[in-house]
Amino acid sequence: MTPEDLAAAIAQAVDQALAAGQLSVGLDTEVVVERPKNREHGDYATNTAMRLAKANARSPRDIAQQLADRLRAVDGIEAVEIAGPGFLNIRLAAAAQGALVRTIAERGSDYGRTETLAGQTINLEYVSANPVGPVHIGHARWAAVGDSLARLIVATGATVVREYYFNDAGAQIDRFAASLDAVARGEPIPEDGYRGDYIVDVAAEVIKANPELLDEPREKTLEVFAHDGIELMFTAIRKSLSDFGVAFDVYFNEREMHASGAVEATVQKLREAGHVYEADGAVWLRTTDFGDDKDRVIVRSDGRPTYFCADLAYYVDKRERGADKVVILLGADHHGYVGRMRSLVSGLGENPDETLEIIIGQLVNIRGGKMSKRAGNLLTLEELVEAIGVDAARYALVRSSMDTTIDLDLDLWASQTSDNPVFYVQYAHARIASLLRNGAELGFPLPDLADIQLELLNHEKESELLGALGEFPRIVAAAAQFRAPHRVARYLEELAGTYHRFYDACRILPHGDAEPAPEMAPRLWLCEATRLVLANGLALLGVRAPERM
RNA sequence: GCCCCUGUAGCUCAGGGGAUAGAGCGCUACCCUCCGGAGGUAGAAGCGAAGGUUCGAAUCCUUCCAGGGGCACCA
Repeated sequence: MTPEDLAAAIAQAVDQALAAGQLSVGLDTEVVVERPKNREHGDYATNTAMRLAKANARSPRDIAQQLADRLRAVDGIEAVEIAGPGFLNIRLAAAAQGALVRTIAERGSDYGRTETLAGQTINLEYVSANPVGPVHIGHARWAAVGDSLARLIVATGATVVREYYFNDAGAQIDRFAASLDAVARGEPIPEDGYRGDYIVDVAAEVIKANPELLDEPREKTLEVFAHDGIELMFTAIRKSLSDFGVAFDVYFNEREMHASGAVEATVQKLREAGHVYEADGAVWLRTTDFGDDKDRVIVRSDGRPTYFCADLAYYVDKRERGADKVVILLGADHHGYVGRMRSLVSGLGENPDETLEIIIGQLVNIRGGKMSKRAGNLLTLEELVEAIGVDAARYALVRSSMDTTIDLDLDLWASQTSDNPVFYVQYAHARIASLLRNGAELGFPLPDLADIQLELLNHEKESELLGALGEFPRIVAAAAQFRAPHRVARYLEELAGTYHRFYDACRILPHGDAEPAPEMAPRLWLCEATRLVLANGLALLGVRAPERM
């Protein structure tokens, strides 16, 4: 019996009580089933009776009593107790608990998937680093979190389009080209230009491909530097991300959008909606009508649209391509953008509460290692991966809530010890894989599921492990719904600990030549079920689940 | 000045209204005739402050204090 099955049974008990006239008002929300922290409170607990108390004007314990009587009759429920202010503490029969192993084994890599968000199409944009420099640590967090979030959303039944906005228009491109041009000519880089070793490398490559370039008029060289430089940067960016295990479904070109007239069309739409006025030679949108603190320019006095005008056109494009919801991951340094963008969307006559979700994440600081002491240049994604590896990097970046600023300790994440959380989780997986290999070699492969007696899994540590495994689908669903991949990481760490405690207390393979005890066959399957959940969870984070390490 | 995020154990962090607030590291004391000790057991130690809402608040609201980030006809 899974927690979901139990929740359904409780809901049914409520319905029966309603039908029997014991209750006059039902539940207005889903049944809440939780694992009590204290084992004496049973395998599961529900606050259903307390939630029903007020609307029915009855005492919670009184309602709990009636629900308990009905639940005791449910197959698989061994005991129901009323405790505290009106909790129902429920204990499952060992066989009902053990049956979870069969569920997990049968679903395999699908265990954890739900249909929670089925039917939705979500456009998820993240990273979108400008092609004027390498992917650095500031982007890496969104690469790790965004990719994991995409996997989570897929696991809850929704359709995801992973999107990268390739920002190849605007003033930063001009500054980038000017910087390359200056370096190539041996001139000082302009005040507002880009510095860094990569500028020198890119300039050299462009010159290599166009040996005569510097003989051309400056107008022409800037054009070539812009075009070829962006091309080179973009290739490098895609390679860094791909080496990091992150790929996108759509790489969207800003330049093409301008060329297609989509930006113009969006301005026209806003004009028709009546929120536009002209002042100081520029075109303004009256975003103050939608709660912004001041109006915003959408077309500059020189006739070029501003970046958020383009961003709005981009939003429209995503919606027209079928996105029910446009989700964008941004760093905290962009938080001022949220209100503006919401106002712009409102200006189009859409409801940003329903169609736009901008997730603001806090930034990443580096500690430890030699990288943190370097002046000037930011740590690049490539350097991060070189320092601690892809698994540790992804795990470290995805393990904290996005609301928390991360202080990344490179020495810790590079270490191959249990201090390092990613090793703790991967180790548990490798340990189980090794155990199953040993078992097969000793003549104890995983037996046929139909032949094992799952009710023998009645040891306290087995019960705790089963309980933890049963939580997985709800953890995944909540992580997707709250856009909080770190919950999966934290869960895996707990699961690894729960497994180690079980392992410490319960013998799985026989000693030497001894005959296997009857509970060993189901235990092997319990191990396999745990391994599957660890592997499925790590996959959602984009981290490998090693067979040995 | 205005806006956003954060403040939980010595350190790094979980905890999205429920029972006695958790984990890892560090510290103290333990467990190897035993399937991977990269493990486990036990212990000391905490919600920034003050109000409020609620049967019940680390969680929601208000104020204050402290730290971080932001407030362009740049992106």
